[in-house]
Amino acid sequence: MGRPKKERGGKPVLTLDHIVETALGMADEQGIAQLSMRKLATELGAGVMSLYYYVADKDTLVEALVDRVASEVELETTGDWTAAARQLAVATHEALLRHPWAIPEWSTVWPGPYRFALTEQLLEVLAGAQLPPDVADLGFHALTNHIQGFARQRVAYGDTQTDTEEMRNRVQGLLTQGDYPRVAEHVRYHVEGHGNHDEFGYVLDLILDGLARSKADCQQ
Amino acid sequence: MGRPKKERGGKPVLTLDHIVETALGMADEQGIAQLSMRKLATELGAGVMSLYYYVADKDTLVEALVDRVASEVELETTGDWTAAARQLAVATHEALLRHPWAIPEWSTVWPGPYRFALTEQLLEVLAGAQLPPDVADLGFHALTNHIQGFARQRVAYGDTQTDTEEMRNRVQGLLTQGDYPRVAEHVRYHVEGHGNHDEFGYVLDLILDGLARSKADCQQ
DNA sequence: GAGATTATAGTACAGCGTACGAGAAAGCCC
DNA sequence: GGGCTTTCTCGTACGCTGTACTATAATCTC
Repeated sequence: MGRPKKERGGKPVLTLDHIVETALGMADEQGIAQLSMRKLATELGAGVMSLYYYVADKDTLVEALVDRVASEVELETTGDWTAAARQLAVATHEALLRHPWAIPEWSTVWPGPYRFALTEQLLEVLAGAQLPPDVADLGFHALTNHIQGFARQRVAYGDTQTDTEEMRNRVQGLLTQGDYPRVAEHVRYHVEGHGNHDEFGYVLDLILDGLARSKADCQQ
Repeated sequence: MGRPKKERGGKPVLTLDHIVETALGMADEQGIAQLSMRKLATELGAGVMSLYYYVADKDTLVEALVDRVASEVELETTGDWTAAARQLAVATHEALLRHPWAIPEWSTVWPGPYRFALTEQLLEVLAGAQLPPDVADLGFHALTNHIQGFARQRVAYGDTQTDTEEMRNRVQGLLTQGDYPRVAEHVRYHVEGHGNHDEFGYVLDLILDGLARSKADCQQ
């Protein structure tokens, strides 16, 4: 049976891994909207249709890309359940910030194996916490929503390397024009860092503390 | 100055409102991925390029569409701040479920005036609650993340009219195959409703209760 | 050597957003 | 009325997209 070691006309050899890895790099650099099968093939030094031997669709390629991002999250944790949950949340947050294009896809695309394993792990950690079932459920959703929501926000408001000139102008306009004073106040609160620079971790701890307190309330 | 009452060859007359409304209907029916400028023009009985007199881009049209969805949220509220926040959250959630295609766009697209007004209103309500600043901030993000995250989930797991055959099969496979037992358990927990059919409202109340308790703790 | 399998790729097609420019209809001014 | 300008509509065309279909080379199996 023919191993993936074919050449034609001296062109390099393709692999699913190689394709995914190259696509990941391109998505990181230019955003996923700019990623096309043609550009990807050119980058790989291959013909467009060669990709379709390894990938059914562009959509399934994107699924694979998102799962590739999920694979970057370290599942091993240390300490009690709050520490473990914190580590998973932070690692996921960081992986998403490393690949901002993946944030909108994260919850849109059907999860791949790595993404499922990550979810499984977080649920396992929460199960180990012996929380009341409804609190565990709330906790899971609060954590995942925090991870995704916060990442989305940091990207939306330009708190990453992805920020454009136009985006900064829009935020600036929001702050200087008098409309929506509360919104402006809120944005300022975040921009100025209100004395705490690790906002993600700060709110994360509030959530975890709340969960721990719910458990304590229940047990006393 | 020529009012928008022109015809050429007996074609109907265009308006920005008419365009947005028709596009909204098409997006609701077929999803936003299926919405193209050509199809929209055909539906309107107009030429494609006529649209570009009213709309700069397809992107800005989508922004207008999302803001059109935001405009459906009733800003008037009754009762104390928890009741008011609840009303805003529920109304937003319902508007998003009415237009599932808007859920991924909601946090991706730059907000329009209606969306800003809605955010302003929620912040105003929270400001009226006299919460400590960090709690108010946490509350705002918890609420918006809950609204968006929950809507996303209901659509992702087929809990709407948008669910496809394939999606149900995937969920079914997840439940029957033995991989990811905790995930399966979690999905079952939600599918079976765990005795509470208004899950969104249930978790929403948990958040609001938590905020109210934080305030009480602070004042005593 | 013959034939099946594995892998690569060219061509072609339908669809997309939209730049450009032409042209019709109405308003305005004299 | 006649001319000029503004407002609005739209046909054509270009470059881009994903991918169906098909051909073809290289290798494995027998």
